[in-house]
Amino acid sequence: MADADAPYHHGNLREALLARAETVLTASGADSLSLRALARDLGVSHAAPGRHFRDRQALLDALAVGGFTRLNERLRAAVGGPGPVTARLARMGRAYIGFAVAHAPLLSLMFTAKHADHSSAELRELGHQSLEIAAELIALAQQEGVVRAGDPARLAQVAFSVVHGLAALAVGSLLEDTPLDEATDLALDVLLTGLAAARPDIS
Amino acid sequence: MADADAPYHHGNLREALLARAETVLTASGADSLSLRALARDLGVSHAAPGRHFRDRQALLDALAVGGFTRLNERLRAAVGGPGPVTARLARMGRAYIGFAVAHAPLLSLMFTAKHADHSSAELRELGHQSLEIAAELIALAQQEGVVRAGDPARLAQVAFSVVHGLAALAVGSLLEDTPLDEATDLALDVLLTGLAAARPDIS
DNA sequence: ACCTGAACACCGTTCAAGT
DNA sequence: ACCTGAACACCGTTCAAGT
Repeated sequence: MADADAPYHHGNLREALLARAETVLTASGADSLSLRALARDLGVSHAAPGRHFRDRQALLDALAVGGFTRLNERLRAAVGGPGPVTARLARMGRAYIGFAVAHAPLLSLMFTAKHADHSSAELRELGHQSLEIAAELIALAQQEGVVRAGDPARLAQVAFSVVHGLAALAVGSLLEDTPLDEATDLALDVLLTGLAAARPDIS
Repeated sequence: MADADAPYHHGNLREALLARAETVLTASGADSLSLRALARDLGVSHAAPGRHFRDRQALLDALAVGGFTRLNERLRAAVGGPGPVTARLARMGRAYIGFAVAHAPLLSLMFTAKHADHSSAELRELGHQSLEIAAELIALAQQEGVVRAGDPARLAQVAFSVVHGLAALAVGSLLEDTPLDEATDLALDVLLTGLAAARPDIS
């Protein structure tokens, strides 16, 4: 992994640390992510990471920011395609679940807002963007009459809850022998049906 | 915190460790849970915890088992009350969300199944019980005609996804200024509407 | 500007030894 | 049976010093 001639003293140590960190994160989870091991892997002194990240949490936050950025790109690509709004909503849900199960440790980093102080403002902003992407599509669906009236932002929270929760069940091995695809189809069916119209009777 | 006369050498060290660990977990999260600090707090040698928990993860797993046990008690109490099935379903959802946001670090311990080997079989079984509680109530609701046909276990997965996901959004500060109560009401409305009947048109 | 080496104060885990 | 003390191999973080 280490290479004595690698140009880490030339300014790209930060990116190299992030890349290696993401590999370790995906393979072994956040708990086994050590700055000293990262430095060792990159052939650099154990104090070098401290020049680019204030502390371990700052490195984790940077990974989470990258995760949200990529997630939002994928969500935008999913909603941007052709087809009726309901199909685009379903596609967005599937994109979210696909990303979440493929990058489970990254997602848990993205959603556990540690020490609300410094960089977590950026994280909350990026998370808010995810919800906004859904809210915009829901607003469009309302115009077309396929989604009930109501604040699109709040309806987006519900839609997000379904897909985020289902991904969590899948990652936690709580889906038993149900194939994720089938669970996803059912969840999206229930969600879109529930979004279509307000219930006639109140519980 | 330490007491030289405390009877920890009398057999209750395991329980004392778990109790203290849960306090620290709730206050500061799993990351700042150290066996050595626990031992210090209880006035015992740093190697003593090793007599009761094979390693740190075993202590975390034991906390998660306790969490699921209490969660399932609360879910059973919520579904057991009076009223129409839809009201009981809504009560169960609210009970889940209440527990989840009140014990966020514990919940993340419960759902992140580390090393699937030893004690996580018990964890998966307890998680499965949570879903079964919901599935039974959904089966009853089907008999009463207020929930669509389909495998109750799979419909329970969807119901769980909604409440688990909403709790995650709340804990992650992604609900912005939406009061959790209102988000919960809307989520349960969408869920129960979507569960009520299959959609006429397919997306 | 960027990195190193030593230092400090922590960790988890193991294991002989005590009672 | 249960706990201790020392030991080992790790950590994150800081800081003077090097280039």
